[in-house]
Amino acid sequence: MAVAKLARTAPSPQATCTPISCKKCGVYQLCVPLGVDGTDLALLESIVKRKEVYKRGQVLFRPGERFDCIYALRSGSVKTSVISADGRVQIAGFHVAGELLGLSAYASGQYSCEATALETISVCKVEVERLDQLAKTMPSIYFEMLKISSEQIRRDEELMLLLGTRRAEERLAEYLIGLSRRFASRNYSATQFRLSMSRKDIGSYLGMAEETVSRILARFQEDGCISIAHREVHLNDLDRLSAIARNAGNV
Amino acid sequence: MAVAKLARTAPSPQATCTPISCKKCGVYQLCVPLGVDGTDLALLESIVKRKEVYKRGQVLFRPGERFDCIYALRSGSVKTSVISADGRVQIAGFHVAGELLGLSAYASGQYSCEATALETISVCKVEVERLDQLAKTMPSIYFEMLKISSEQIRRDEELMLLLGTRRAEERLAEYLIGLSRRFASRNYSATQFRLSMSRKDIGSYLGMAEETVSRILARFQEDGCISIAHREVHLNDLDRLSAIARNAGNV
DNA sequence: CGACGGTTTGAGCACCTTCAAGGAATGTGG
DNA sequence: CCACATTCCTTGAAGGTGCTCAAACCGTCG
Repeated sequence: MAVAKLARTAPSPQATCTPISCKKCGVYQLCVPLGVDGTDLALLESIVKRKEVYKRGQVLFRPGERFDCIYALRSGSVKTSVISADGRVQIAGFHVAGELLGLSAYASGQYSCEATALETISVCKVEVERLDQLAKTMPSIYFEMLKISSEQIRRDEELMLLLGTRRAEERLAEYLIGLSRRFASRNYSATQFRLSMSRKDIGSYLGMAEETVSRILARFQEDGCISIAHREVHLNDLDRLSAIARNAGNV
Repeated sequence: MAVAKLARTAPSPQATCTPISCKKCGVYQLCVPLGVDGTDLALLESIVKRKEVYKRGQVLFRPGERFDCIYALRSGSVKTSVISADGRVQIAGFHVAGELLGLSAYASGQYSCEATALETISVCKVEVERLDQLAKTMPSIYFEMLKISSEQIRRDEELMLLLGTRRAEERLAEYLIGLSRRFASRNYSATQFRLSMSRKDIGSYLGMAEETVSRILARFQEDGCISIAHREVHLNDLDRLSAIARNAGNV
């Protein structure tokens, strides 16, 4: 498989890579299961615009804008947020390299949420129009996107469970564990990483005030299960964190 | 279009109707945009199992079960819930006639949530395997399902916004308004309807205790903006409810 | 260096939960 | 059809979690 070969030539996170070949790019997630061969590969590359870079705070898309591109995140992290009529903000998701953004716009043709870079990021933009055209000859593209969407729904269900049934302390413990798993699955350290979100964003994501985030992180540190300075976290005791998340006060 | 014609022959909610033709059935939502003609129609009917009936409290599918069918709800209502490891339950959604259930299982091949009938319901079961086969000759099926999924994601984002940023009173007002809109869009009364969920389920859906639901509903009634007896609700003042949902105490 | 955003910490209080108990409605079995 | 069991709903009282407001600290960036 051409793609696999290409992937092998550029597997490291830092290396430059074509949109299709890079394992850390969401387009890979979309294309590899299709079993693309040499010809198709050229096709696929034709729909992927050259990568773009956004700086911290820049917005990829806003609610109401015409849905013209799907964004495949190659590096860095992005938050997506929904905003109510009266201006309250809920962070709906937090995305890292290898994930696709903008899919929820398919139904209405407009983006429903806002996507903001949390640090300098690099994305591949995939034009929906050309993707739709391509899908005529390669229908399985929609199937792969359907699977990705369905995965998103599953994650959303999890977040709802978190927001609806857990106390602040449990939510935050769960959040840290989730980050840990996510980093681990991408071959980064599971116990030491950098929070790219501010306390305020974490609070918004988890449905609590930023002060509460601060206080609970401090409490975790007193307990010894984490060490935290600025945005650098070290998880000292994952079991204990899990126990807290499960509301089992002591291990 | 054959489908449209069929639909016209059986438009009333009470009339018996084929799975494909019935406007109140989710399969319709899936098939009509495909522009199915006579031949395709036969194809489509071939994948839809004869309707099944579930009674109140019966479970359509559970987390972990093999994903073999998509359920199109023809009548009645269904709740979907997710359950955490320690047994806490979050109602993730509430579905009425015309909606599809089970799509979030596509990614993993297993259902991720539990679907329970809230009253006697009638569903069409669509076998995934046969749907996948059919999609080979009619690829747009996946596109339509992708759109439906993306709509689901949008709704989930809304619920997260509700759970994360609103106070109990606002959430409940929003919930009633949402129900009202949903009924209105299906040509039922927008101001008078029956709650098919228990107070407990509503509470779980909105992330609050059932007692809180009771108390706030009573407060709404005192204020005069709703009348409620048992599960029969009448919305007397939708504007006022909207104002409450927006945290604008007085109209 | 000064300004600014992000973070921490404190105090008081509001909202909502928990626990408890009684009443209404629904369903079940005799 | 009635008696009983069960679930659902309501209401009260007490207490805690987490919010708001406020102020100070820190790190970063121009």
